[in-house]
Amino acid sequence: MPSPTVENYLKQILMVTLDENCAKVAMGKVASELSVTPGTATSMVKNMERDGWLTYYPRQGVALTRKGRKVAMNMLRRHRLLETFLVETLGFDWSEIHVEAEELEHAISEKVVEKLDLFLGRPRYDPHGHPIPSKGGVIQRPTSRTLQSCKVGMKVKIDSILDQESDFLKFARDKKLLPGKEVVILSSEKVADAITLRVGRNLPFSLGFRSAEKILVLEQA
Amino acid sequence: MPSPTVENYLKQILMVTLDENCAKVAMGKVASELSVTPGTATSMVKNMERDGWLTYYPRQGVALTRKGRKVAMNMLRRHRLLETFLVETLGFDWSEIHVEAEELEHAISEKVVEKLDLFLGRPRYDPHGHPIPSKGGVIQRPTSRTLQSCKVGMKVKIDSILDQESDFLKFARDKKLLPGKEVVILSSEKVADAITLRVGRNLPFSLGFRSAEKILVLEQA
DNA sequence: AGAATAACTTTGACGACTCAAAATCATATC
DNA sequence: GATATGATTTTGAGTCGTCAAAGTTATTCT
Repeated sequence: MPSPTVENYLKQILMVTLDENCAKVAMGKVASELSVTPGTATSMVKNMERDGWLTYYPRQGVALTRKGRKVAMNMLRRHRLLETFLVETLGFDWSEIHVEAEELEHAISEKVVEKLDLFLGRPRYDPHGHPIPSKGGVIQRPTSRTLQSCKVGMKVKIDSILDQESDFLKFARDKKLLPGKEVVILSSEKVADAITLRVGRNLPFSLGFRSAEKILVLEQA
Repeated sequence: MPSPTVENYLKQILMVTLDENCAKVAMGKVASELSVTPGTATSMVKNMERDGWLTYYPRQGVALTRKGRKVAMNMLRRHRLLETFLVETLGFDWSEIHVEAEELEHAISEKVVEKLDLFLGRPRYDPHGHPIPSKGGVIQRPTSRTLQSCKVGMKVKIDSILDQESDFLKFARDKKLLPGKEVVILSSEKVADAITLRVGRNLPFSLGFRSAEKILVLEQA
């Protein structure tokens, strides 16, 4: 069984793998992600290879083994379920939950995870909009949803624009709102009927809900 | 700030102190309580003295300092709140919660403890009937309550018998149901309108709710 | 290419916690 | 009071995760 530290390494490596969408994770990344010195990361990673959690390609990086990936997925599941619980049930704010979940995810037993999942109604997404891996460690394939349905803080990738009107398309092109682009949701106010977002590194701008409905996006990881 | 290990030592020492009702806890007790070898306990305890958690009287035992007691009380609070949560909210059974809470109590932050307390409606007793220490680390002074109000598994001490009818008193004497005696609640069925209990090491017997109301008991610890 | 720089690895050390086994002390027994 | 018994402490060693700093190797830039 992995120690809490190993669990952390695994989860963090998985998260980088997912959002860089690339097999090997560089050692520098591992170190910074876990806030340890590069030397620590190297020695830790060697032990983890010895224990079969990952494969280590010296001077290139690491990749999770199946065994490691399974545990990592499970950690992600725990983390996201806990975040959901903290927000939905205990009424925490959005911004404070990450650190809390980070601690709890190592202490919670499998049994409690399941009961919690049940209690929460088997949610598919956490409060940030990230998909919650299933018990088996399978992550929901990111399905497209409308931009309008996204929650604040989500990072999504444009899948397609439904509207065919050239005015709208021109506007979209102006704003670089094109398939494949990464978008961050900065705000989403029901009362104001508008969402503010930023495409890549460009200037943020707003869109009415009506328009936001016409844009399909994919979850990021 | 205490490490999880120190927290465990503190909590365990407090619990022994409470239920033996004596100032110093013997090293052997400390070791067995924490499932470590005596040597380990000794060296740990020395470090804890260095850090001001307790005072160590060589070859006699240890006693918590005010600082140590405060932390220990807080651990007890966490533990009991978590047990309550596991039973009330997640629907765990009675028998499985201890181990779970034991892990979680170290991972849960003060903020979460407070939210949880609120969510649970600031309960005063945990599912075993043990009082939950307050935020400030004060434990409810055991107040007398009726035997009828006790939960299954509780260990209480008879305070007094309200009924003065000699028939009932004779029965009580027969069963050794006398002030000062220790009693364990074996079952308490609303539908059957009866509770079963055992006095000391005697044979268990049952009492109707009507009769149980006449018996005042004190919480143990 | 050659030099500067960035990324990574090695080395030696440390703190926290633990064990096993030997040494010491305290107590109960005869 | 001497001795056996049991409780406690000491000693020496090991694991895990960490750091700082020195040593390598790759990469990038003239």
